[in-house]
Order: sequence, then C-alpha cells, then structure tokens
Amino acid sequence: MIAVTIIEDDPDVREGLALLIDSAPGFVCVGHYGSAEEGVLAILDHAPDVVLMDIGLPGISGIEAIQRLKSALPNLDIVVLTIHENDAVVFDALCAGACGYLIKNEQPERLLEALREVQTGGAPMSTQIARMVVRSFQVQRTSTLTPRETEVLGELCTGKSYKMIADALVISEETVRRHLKSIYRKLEVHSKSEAVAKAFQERLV
Amino acid sequence: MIAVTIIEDDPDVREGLALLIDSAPGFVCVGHYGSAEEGVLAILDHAPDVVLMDIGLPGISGIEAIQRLKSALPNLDIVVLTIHENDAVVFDALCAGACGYLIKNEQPERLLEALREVQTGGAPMSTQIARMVVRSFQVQRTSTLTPRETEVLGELCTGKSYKMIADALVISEETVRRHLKSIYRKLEVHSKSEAVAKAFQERLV
DNA sequence: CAGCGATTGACCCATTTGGGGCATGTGGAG
DNA sequence: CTCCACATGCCCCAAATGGGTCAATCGCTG
Repeated sequence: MIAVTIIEDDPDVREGLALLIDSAPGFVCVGHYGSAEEGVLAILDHAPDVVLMDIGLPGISGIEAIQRLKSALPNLDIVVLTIHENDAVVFDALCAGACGYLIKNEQPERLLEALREVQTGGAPMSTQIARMVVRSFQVQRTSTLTPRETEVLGELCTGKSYKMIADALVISEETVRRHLKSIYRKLEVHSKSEAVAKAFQERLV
Repeated sequence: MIAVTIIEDDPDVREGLALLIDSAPGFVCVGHYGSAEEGVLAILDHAPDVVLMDIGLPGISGIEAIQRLKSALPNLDIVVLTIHENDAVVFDALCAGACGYLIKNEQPERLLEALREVQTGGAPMSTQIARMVVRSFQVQRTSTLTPRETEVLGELCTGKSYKMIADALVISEETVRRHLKSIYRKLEVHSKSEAVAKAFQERLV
C-alpha cells in the first residue's frame, strides 16, 4: 500500500483526489490539507510514502513547503501537481526537492502511475515538463571567443592566476594578459571575477 | 507515420529494433546503421522524424554524432538507447541535444511509447534516468558561511568590485574586505575568481 | 555577567590585475 | 601576393586585491 498525503487548496479538487486515491487498489490517502502550514505539520507526524503538492497555495507557498519537508524528511517523495508550467516555478520546485512534476490535466490513471513510478525511484513528469527539464541542459554557447581565448577562459574559471594559466598553457604570462584583454572586450567585463561569473552563467565552460 | 532511423552497432539488436519498429502500426524504420559515420550522413539525407541512437559506438561516439546532427538539424528528435547509465554519459548526451534517454532493458511497448512521446514534444526517459536528471537540480549547499558572508559572496558572483559590493550592502569597503578574508579561509581559496568559481561549482549561489 | 561569534571598521604593504600602446610570426581568405 | 585574424610577446602605470594586525559593538549562551 502506498500512503499518500495531499496538499491542495481547492476543496473540490482535494476531495476528488482523495477519492481517486482511496478507491485505487494499492493506494491509501492518509490525509488531505488545504494549506501548507497544516499539511507540513501533519506530514511530519504521519510520514506518508508520497506527498501530492500544489504550488499556488495561500500563506506559505508549495515551494517553501517542499523545502521544509525535505530538510526534515530527506527521503520523502514529493510530487508537484499544479497548473503552473512556468520555467521559474518548475525549476524552483525541483531545486527545492520535488521528485516529480505533473500538470493538472493528466488523466487519473496517469496520476496513479506517476505515484507508483516515484515509489520505484523514478521522477514522473508531464511531457512538456520533461522537455523543459531536458532542454535546460542544452544551452548553446554562442561565443565569439577564439579557441585559444576559450581555453584561457576555461583556466580562469578554475580560479588560476595569470602565472598559473601561463604555466598550464605553456605560454608567457604576458600572452595570457593579452588574451584576457581580448576576452574582456568581447564579454564586456572588466575583471576576472566578472568574466568567471559570465562564463558560468552563459555556460561558456 | 513516424519515420525512425536507428544507429546501433550490434547487428542483432539493430535488426531486432528495425523489425519491431517496422511491424508497429504508425511507425516505419527508414534506415539502420552500424556506425555514427554512416548514420549521420544518411540522416542528413533522409531527415527522419526520430533517431534512436546508441552511445558506445566504434569510431565517432554517439555523443559526437548527436552534436553533429543537432547542429545540422536543430529540430530533429534524438532518443538515446543504451546500457550506459553513468552520470557523465547521461548529462553529456542531454547537453549534446538528446531529447530522450532510454536504458536498453525497456519493454518493446515502452520503447514505442517513448518514440510517440518524443514526437509530441516530450522527453521520454527511463525511470532511473529521470531521477538522476531531477536530482541534478537538488544540490544542497553545505556552507559554513554566515548569512552576511553568503550575501557578500552572492554579490561577488555578479562580478562586482569591493567598492560596488560595499555600496550594494551599505557597508564600508573595509568591511567587505574583512568578510572576504573570512570567506577565503572557509572556502580555502585565494582570489575573487577562485571564490566565484567555487561558489558556482558548489551551488552556493 | 563573562564569553563567543557575527558584523562592522581601520591601517599597512607586497602582488596582482586592468588598460594602454607597440611589435612579430603564421596561416588562411580574397 | 596582400590583408587580416590569431597567437605570441614586452613595457608602463594606476588601481584593485590579498593578507596581516588591531579594535568596537551587538546579541546570544552558558
């Protein structure tokens, strides 16, 4: 039996979900709450197998609730069920510790399948969410840096000084400075730390 | 009809996949190749809907092949099908442009479902892969930095100078230096760029 | 109340860095 | 053949940075 707790502010949706889960073989709904405050306290008590969590809640947000639950119960599986498919919300939820992310238009059977999936170590996501997540890895580096400059920037991003970079690339320190000047112009930055920050942000490394 | 091209070096597996796809309603296998070199050339010609790609290939690797295909045909959907579930390989493949990632023990029906899913804008992944991907967002910051120090480091990571950080936090430049000294000791670094690099790598920001 | 960590601030000094100019060799594009 | 981008190197100088020491205030803990 998979014990599920629901946090969802709309009473109709909440009841409907509870009913669905209770009537599905292999599942039991051990609690359903309309706010994160109530829900979190109850979950710390109940310790269910899975939590179905809405995001747009009154009071404490679902994201915040996920963080609190995860820091208290690191092994708890939390599946987000929401209408939000905005980038920031999705990534915030995953960073906070959600193991799955479903959009509210999924079929009931798909929802149950997702709950089973998360229990077996998976990470169920609605198709468009999965694509968003995968796409987040594919950042194309539209860099105008020359190969050598890219190499120098790479060394810079390991925290090396000019001298260390010079040794690593077997060139003079002066040449490193020369490349850096060019890199700074192209990236429109004016210091090592700014260049490193930009390199990480733009995935130039 | 979904047109599929297969790149897989084991002849038996390759033939088996081709047979599976050709005999499935709604699918047609428009080519199957034993090496990335052959396959890539053929795909640039055929322009199939989906490519099923193995990773451990002789000659050019599957990762390299994905990069080449993606740069020529950005809208091509590529699903990796492999036995490798090592972190680096998975993330390299996704970064290179794969839209899906399946482990070779999936049921035939699940494979077909994945091909349909990727066509409808999804990103089919085997359960353990999906979990790896989601987990990659959840990096806990085991930082020993004080709140104020974290704040200073945050500003540093935007590329600011001491003076700019001082202005931003409304403290003296000297105090910024004081905090930085403490941060450097704790992170065991000796320069701004090294601190920024470490902050990004350890997700302290 | 004594002590401690966090935060704030200051001064000194050696190095590093950023920005400027100048110059050479090499390989590929036109 | 000429031009240009790329990589290499050097000099100068002002500003920023790293590392050291010293000290005051605040809030919490024992």
